[in-house]
Amino acid sequence: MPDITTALKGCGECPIRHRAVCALCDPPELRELDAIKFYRSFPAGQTIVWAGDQMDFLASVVSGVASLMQTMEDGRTQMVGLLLPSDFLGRPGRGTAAYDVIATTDLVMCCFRKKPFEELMARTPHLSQRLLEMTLDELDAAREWLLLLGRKTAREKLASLLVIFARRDAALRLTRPESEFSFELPLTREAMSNYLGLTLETVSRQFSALKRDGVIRLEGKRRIVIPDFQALLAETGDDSDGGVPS
Amino acid sequence: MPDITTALKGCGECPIRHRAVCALCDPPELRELDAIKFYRSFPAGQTIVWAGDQMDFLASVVSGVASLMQTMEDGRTQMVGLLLPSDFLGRPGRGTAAYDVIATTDLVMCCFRKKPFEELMARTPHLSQRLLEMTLDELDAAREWLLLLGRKTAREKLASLLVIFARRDAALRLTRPESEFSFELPLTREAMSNYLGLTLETVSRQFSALKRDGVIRLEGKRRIVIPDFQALLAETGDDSDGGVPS
DNA sequence: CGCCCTTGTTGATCTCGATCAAGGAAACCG
DNA sequence: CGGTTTCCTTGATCGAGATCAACAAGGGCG
Repeated sequence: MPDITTALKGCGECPIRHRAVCALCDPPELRELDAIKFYRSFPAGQTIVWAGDQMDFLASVVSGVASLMQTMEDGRTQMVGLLLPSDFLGRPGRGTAAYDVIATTDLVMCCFRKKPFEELMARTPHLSQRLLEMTLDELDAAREWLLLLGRKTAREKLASLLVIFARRDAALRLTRPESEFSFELPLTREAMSNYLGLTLETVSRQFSALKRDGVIRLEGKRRIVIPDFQALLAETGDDSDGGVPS
Repeated sequence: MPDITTALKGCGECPIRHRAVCALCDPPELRELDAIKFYRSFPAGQTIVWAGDQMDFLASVVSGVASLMQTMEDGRTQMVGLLLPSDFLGRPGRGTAAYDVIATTDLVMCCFRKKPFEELMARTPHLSQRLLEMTLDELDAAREWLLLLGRKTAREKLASLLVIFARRDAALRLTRPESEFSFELPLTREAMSNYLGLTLETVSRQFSALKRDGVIRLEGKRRIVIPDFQALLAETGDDSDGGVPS
């Protein structure tokens, strides 16, 4: 609950921080969105919506991490969306959720009721253009993810995920990932295994291997230190120029 | 070259067929798009654009199949986009291609030069809304694909791909996939393996296994007969209600 | 027609990651 | 404070799919 206050403060105080908290609430749509937005927070582990449920709002992640999970009939699960701060949730023009949405950490979202949001969309070309841009970014991210799942080894997969975290973290701090860079892992080993298409045991073993080889250090179980970001990048198997040159 | 003529005829003659050939050329944008559209065709195997190349047009697939390919530094490749008739290629607001685009079969595309298309987008809210819808569909497809790559067995992967083909084929014929349904495979074993994150040997073995078990029959190497569509669906591992109930 | 070249099938073997199993460490709580 | 739970690590073994290799079937073309 204190998180909500923080988020609201962030929204009103500093344009830069604001940009980080709600990717949509930017001029000139800002004023109109303000009228219909509200904040919700969820504790870690809570399911926000179940696949197939009615979903009467759209939202943007303010702080924390949410994930979209897909389940097969025999119970196998795969993460199909990882929503970090500023990412968007929901599909305009659709009434029900296609995937389970889970708060992976404590989570605050900036929500918009579906009806007024869609009316605003119809009146505001800028809004759907912005949404198109964000969706295209998400599609690009999904395509990187396809390569990861289809062709990368377990070690490359984990290194790639750590790079994603490092870049997001650096973006929030308005720096670049530098030598001796450290951050908090926002996911459990199990959640990471669901992202990577592995078992949690394999994820754990790859952590140990990267640690053994000096690519990372662990402070406790959740804080990661990256002594040399380039060395980590080299472990991803990606083309040297691949991805966003964040 | 005769293909172009066919496509142009299709565009002018029958609204239903037209919808199938170019998903964008629909009223009321139709007239304005008509002015800037042109057709290009490519022989099977030809690379249309290389990743990183300048890309000064956007396009919609009229007939044939194109694929987006991503390559790792050591040569491993993964298909990250499969463009069937009516699918869209290109990203408004970006100058260079992010992936190799390859004509997997003989291909006809309806192209729009980037500049005029983007000007039209700015003037025509409907157009970016339509594009948003198509991009969201593609994102949903990518998320199904993530589940496939991350968690499905080789057999389930192949069955899932065959279902995708069957549904697309049925949609073009304006029927549903019924018992004793047959169609032409638009991809080589190698292209399928690049879609599925497998080797071509494994794909071939799974074809043999599905054939042995009576789930499919092969007429030659390219024509597939599905005696019982439900039986094929059961092999995908998906929730019974999963995906589009096409 | 015979040759090459692409595409697909099948077999033998190997390996990476899954599975099964045990135990450790930190947080939570009565 | 001990007991439970959650999260993580490590070991032993197994198996699905990769890899290496040989061959078959067309199809285009001189």
